[in-house]
Amino acid sequence: MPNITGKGHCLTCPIRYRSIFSGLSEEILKTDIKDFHTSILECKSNDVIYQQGEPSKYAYTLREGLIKLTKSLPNGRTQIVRILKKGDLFGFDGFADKAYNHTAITVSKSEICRLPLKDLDQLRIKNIEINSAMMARWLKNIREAEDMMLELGAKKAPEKLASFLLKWCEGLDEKDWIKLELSRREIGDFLGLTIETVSRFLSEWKRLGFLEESKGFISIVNSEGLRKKACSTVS
Amino acid sequence: MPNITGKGHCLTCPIRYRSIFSGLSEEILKTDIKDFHTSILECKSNDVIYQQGEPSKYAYTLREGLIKLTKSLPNGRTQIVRILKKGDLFGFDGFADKAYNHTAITVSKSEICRLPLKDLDQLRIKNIEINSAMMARWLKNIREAEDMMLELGAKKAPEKLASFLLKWCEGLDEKDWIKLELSRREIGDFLGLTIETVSRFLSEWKRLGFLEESKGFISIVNSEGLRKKACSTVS
DNA sequence: CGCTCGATTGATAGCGTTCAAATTGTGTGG
DNA sequence: CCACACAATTTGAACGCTATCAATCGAGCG
Repeated sequence: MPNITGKGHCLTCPIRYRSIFSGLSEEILKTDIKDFHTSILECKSNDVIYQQGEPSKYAYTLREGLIKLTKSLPNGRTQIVRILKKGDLFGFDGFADKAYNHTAITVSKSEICRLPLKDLDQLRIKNIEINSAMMARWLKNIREAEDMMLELGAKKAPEKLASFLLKWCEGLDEKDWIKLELSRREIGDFLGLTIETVSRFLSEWKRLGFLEESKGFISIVNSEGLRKKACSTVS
Repeated sequence: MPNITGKGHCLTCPIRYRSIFSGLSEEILKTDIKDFHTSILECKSNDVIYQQGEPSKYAYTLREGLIKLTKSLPNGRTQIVRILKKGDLFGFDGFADKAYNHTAITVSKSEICRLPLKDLDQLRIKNIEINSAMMARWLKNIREAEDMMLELGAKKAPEKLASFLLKWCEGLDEKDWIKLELSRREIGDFLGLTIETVSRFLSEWKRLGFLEESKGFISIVNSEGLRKKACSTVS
């Protein structure tokens, strides 16, 4: 269960410059957003923020932590449809008068800003910067979803896993370490694979010296080797 | 190669009420859209409208026909990421200052309205209805992409194919016939399967009397049977 | 220390691909 | 309208990848 710990203030928000409000002047933050009924949610790992099918009354911005958006089949098989990082906006299905189309669950301890969609919609209508900022995010979501469909539909297991790792470590130098926040099951649910398949290839690549892992952190030692497995143009 | 056959007029557009302009009054159509540099493209089957990676200068509305949006791996494996029907808007990556993220190809003889993104963007900024109409479409695109990721990542071959068929025939009564515009290869590229796998299950279900096919048209005879294969809550 | 849960590893099975050949369907020109 | 060529689909057989089932290992924790 998430804990509501306060109202939150855009002016002092730690991730304001990553949020949809990053383009707004302080004047507007002081006037237009003053009356927002925002709340800050403190969540531990595995908290459910909302469930697929619930009426969508709030949008959310992730301030800290990691969140997975999932969909499930009646038989329990689960697909992670998106992984959210700091600054990401989610839960906006209500803008189209729809219930949430997926379930949102924290992957780690997280801090979330909750915005009533009604408030955000008013702001959207009167403020073109907000409008454009949200639009840019949705278009990015669509592009990333398209990329993901290629991963899921056209790639084989090792290709999926290798491109996932390269993306996860994007921007890092070889030998840098980064926390692999996801469990084997979550990686599998994201890539459409089983725990065992994920584990097998990770083990193999550790044996081959492509990759190191320790205490939940990973480091890509030989990114060229992984890239050959990945079957893609990810640089 | 698409053929440019004219400028097109919103007031007389055959699919205006399915387009993003459906909410606009005739006044606005007469004033704001008057200066749009629209073009009508007449395409035969398999025409390429744009290619992934090209700068995105135009958005398009499909007036008639069918279009597939595809992405490919370096080795040639292809994924269809979206199938467009009459009234659908596509090619808007340029709104986010991005190149096209996929390739758009006609599946059948089609008629397309081409709009310069610059024009559309101006209209978006000054007209909240257009803005909202486009937003609603993008949000729908995101939801459908999420649904598709579940199909691709969590379902087995017969489940994918059965839900595809049910969706294709949505709204029809049993015994109604509908054109199955896609080839076996295209169905496969959409569902992440091979031609042969698609063909095998279709044959099996025809043998079992779930389905009939003739001259490119299909009819679901036993939708309950298919639904059991589909492993989903599609009604 | 022993419990629990996640990860690893092995063995096996089966699903879907691949390769190949046969068949059907479609469009073209005579 | 038919004959032909070519493309799409179907069908068969065999392989290989990934899932499944099962056992073991290891880390974290009370």
